[in-house]
Amino acid sequence: MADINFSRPAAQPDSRGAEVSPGSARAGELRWDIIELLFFAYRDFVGDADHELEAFGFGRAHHRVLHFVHRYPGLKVADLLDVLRITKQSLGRVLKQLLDEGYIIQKTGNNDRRQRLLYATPKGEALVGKLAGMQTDRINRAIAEIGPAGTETVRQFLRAMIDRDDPDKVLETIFGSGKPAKT
Amino acid sequence: MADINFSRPAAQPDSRGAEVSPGSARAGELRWDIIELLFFAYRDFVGDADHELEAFGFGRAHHRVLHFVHRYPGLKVADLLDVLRITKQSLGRVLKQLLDEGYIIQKTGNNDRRQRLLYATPKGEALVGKLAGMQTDRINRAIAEIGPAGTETVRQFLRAMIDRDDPDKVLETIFGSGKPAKT
DNA sequence: AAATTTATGTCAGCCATGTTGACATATCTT
DNA sequence: AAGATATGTCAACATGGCTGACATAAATTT
Repeated sequence: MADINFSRPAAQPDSRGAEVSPGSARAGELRWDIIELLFFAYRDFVGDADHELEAFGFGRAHHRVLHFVHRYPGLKVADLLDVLRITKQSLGRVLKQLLDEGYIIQKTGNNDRRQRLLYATPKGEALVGKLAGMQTDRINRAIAEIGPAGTETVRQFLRAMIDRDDPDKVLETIFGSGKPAKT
Repeated sequence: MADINFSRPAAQPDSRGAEVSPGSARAGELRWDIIELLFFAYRDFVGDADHELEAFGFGRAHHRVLHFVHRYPGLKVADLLDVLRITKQSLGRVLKQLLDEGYIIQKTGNNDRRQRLLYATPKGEALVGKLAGMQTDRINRAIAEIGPAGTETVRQFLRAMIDRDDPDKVLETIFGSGKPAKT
């Protein structure tokens, strides 16, 4: 009954003199709250799509590929590898399925015929749009509480959370080509 | 040279009349930008910890367990399962390692001697503190650009992104017991 | 007191998605 | 012609999800 546990987050951040060599933030300054909010927010954010993807026999990996191919039509395989930061073998597996099942098509590059430029098919657009719709609904509900100015603040915060050294082609586009990155 | 691809995100969201049955947000209203920012921000956010965890032979799963046990001392195994939304078999694997290697200890519940209440050891506190330090550094860098008022906006946004139906014990605590949830 | 339910642990095996290493092919560059 | 690059593929392995079955101890119910 008493439920002695769950006595709220530790009042004294590091009772036992632990927390040896903390990143660089000193004890007591740690952003525990935001760390947890990010965990839960992201979990539920991707959870929307995860559920729907099951019905298609796809997973999160397929979603990521389809998303970026849709958003950046003509993306090269090499660029996709950069963005997703996975190996070509991992990508190959999911990409093959998306190709076989007609969600994505490849076109041979005009300049460089070795390249395979990727495009979402109408079928692929439909799926990625449905998933984005669900995620947008969640974002819109959250945005309704903070207004347009707040939305810009959130955008600013999220952009500042992203590593900007060695940006891939997508990040270059997002950040308006601040850095040239590898060609 | 010409690099014909990467011609920026599709100007017309759904050229081919695709996007059948979008979530509920209509085409054109989709929050593509925020969806992508969340992806990249979260990737780099957890990337910090991932890198460090490798040196300990641990993965993201261990981090999550250690984090919540540290933050909510005396957490029951059942509560942890609720929070992480994984099966007890999956939890068992990583929890066993954390116990064996002395990052976490179990204490038998006082009221209910079937329960195993979990606590981080000083060793565990040290690791989780180090990881939180790195993540805090990143958050602080981002916060520096939006100020204290902006930080509150971000907190509000993230909270609103989280599902509030059927909250687990941790979310109950975070949201100040808005809902009683299951006892 | 006996029966049942609950909290936890554990064995065995499957699946998705990440990894490394090796190697093949076509095409572009030198 | 030789070498570098873009892509694909085979094989094997690791992590961390999953299901199903079953065991134990302790609490609760009958």
